[in-house]
Amino acid sequence: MGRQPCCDKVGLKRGPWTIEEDHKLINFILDNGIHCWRMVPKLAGLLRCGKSCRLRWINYLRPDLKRGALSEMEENQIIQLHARFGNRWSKIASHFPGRTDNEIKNHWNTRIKRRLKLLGVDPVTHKPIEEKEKVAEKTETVPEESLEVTPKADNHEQSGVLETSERQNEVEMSYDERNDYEMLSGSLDVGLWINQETNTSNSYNSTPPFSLEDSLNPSMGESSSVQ
DNA sequence: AACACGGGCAACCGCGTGTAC
DNA sequence: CGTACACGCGGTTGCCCGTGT
Repeated sequence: MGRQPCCDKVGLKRGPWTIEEDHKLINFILDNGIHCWRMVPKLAGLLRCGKSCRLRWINYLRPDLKRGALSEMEENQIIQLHARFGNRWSKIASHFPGRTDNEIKNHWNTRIKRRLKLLGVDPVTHKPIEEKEKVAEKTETVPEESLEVTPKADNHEQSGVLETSERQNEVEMSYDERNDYEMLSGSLDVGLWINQETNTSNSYNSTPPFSLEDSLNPSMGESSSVQ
């Protein structure tokens, strides 16, 4: 069927925002609030599509944004949340007031991934890389494709909702529940042993943001729910 | 000094979801 | 109930800038 573009792009400006445009958008939103993003550019006198305005506001102009680099503690929390939620950046970002999903996603892709690899942790599964290889060996009778992440798992239950790490978790669980438990425990430990590695203190050593019990509870919301 | 390269980040694109009609 | 629309999300792209050669 196809979907109409969010706006006709003819005559609309793209690319980096100018200070002038920023001011127009800020002033308009502060004066009028946000009711319909589609109307914002028209009413604010901007040659941008509503989507672009929304993105600019959320990721850059919002007054409550916390600028500056993420702390190591925040990084560790991101790692733990990623182990739990996978690539659901908005969900992860909701735990960091003043941070945007885009910012966290970028930070993950550019820094944390590399850091985890250096530490020998698979950034997708959050398992130590050697252990992952062992599991692969142990289950060599299982067709390899069933172990791989399948982004286009069309027939997979809840396809399109679960992201890669969660899909993979589910696939693994289906052939070996014990692996899953080990994996889950491993995921939860990652943040902690990274802290040890880097000699930093972390409040989660004493008060983790979620418990193993929570993670094992299938009724627990986000990761298993479909909206 | 000039160039190549890689990292970081802002912005765009396309799809999924919710909802009004 | 089906359709169209607006919004939100995640993946990807492209530009800018710092660093290495």
